[in-house]
Amino acid sequence: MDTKTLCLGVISLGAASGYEIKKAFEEDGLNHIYHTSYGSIYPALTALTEEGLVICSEMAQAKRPDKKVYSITEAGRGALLEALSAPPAEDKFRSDFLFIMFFAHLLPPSSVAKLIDQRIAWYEQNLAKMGAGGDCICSKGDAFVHGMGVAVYSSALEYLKSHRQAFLDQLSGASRLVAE
Amino acid sequence: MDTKTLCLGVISLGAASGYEIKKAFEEDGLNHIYHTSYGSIYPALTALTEEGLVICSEMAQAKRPDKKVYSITEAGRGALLEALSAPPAEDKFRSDFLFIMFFAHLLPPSSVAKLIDQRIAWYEQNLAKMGAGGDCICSKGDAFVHGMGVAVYSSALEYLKSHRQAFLDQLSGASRLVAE
DNA sequence: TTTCGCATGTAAACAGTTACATGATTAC
DNA sequence: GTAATCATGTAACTGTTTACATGCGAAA
Repeated sequence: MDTKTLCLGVISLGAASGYEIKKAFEEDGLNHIYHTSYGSIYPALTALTEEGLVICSEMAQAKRPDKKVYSITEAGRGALLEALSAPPAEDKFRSDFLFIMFFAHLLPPSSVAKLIDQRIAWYEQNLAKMGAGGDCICSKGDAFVHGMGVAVYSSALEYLKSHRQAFLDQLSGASRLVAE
Repeated sequence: MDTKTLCLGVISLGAASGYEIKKAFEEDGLNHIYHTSYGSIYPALTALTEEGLVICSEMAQAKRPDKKVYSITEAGRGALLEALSAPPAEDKFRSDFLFIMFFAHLLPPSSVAKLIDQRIAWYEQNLAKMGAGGDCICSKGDAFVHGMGVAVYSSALEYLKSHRQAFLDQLSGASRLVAE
């Protein structure tokens, strides 16, 4: 998915500015499926406007910088539908954490323990946020995707918690007592 | 992690050619944590050689193209350790599938069903491969990372299986006009 | 006989992130 | 007074993918 389609999708749920689109990929339901930066969003919005897929209404705000709010056009809805109908590309995943774990035998066990603990804390924080934080963007897929995210993060967290000690023991080499 | 570090890591487990490194990121234990292409691997190997982090021994092969086998140097091990010791960057995940599901209300439910079924099949195939196929690269982290991959994929698969029908019902319930 | 696997490499095209540039308001 | 939030945008840099270029051997 290119940034243009990502923006088009968000705008299809309601008029939004570049700034708000970025937030949707940081805070709202989209944060664990894609991410973008201003450097790609703003040029994408310009291109979408030129192609007639969105229209921009400038909004002067008192006590705030001007805001450019983009709304989707009929042509835009068509383009979005077309993009969503294409066979999806494979998921792209890259994890420094997992790569480091793969080579954990090269690091001092204390460092490995610290990394795992940080990761456990990260999952706990994220799950808390996902559970509590309102599913604000309103699309039916939102809950489905959100639920899948929670399921996956939970199992990752469980795995780390339950395998942490055994892994660390194994790395320390010696056959100390293994908790059963 | 840049491609140089990825290559260095693989080579640290045993001498390898560019071709073999690529395979490690496709088939072996690394396939679900990072990926690379020849276009980034070969230049990285050249750079690593110039920096003295690996050494290259050319191997003429009968009935096969020549092979360049790279081995890690002491300096290379140092550089790898340093790279692994840096605080890991956040995981980068991007999923066309999840993005499309987020906007599932725009598509005919039959298309959504097909996508979910394909995804279920994909997880099943991958899990079968991961369960059966030997974890051939031998590092202690291998089993740990592999196990986490299996846990996460399994929960994703379970989620899709158990929520598929309810999601589809929900979609066709409210958007009958879209579905012909 | 066509495709697949082995095997290396380059160049151009494309995409994405980071840093820069600007600046007001509000909350601590 | 300092940081955070709001708000837009460009340019340089970095990194990745794709296509190209080459070519043999083995299996289907």
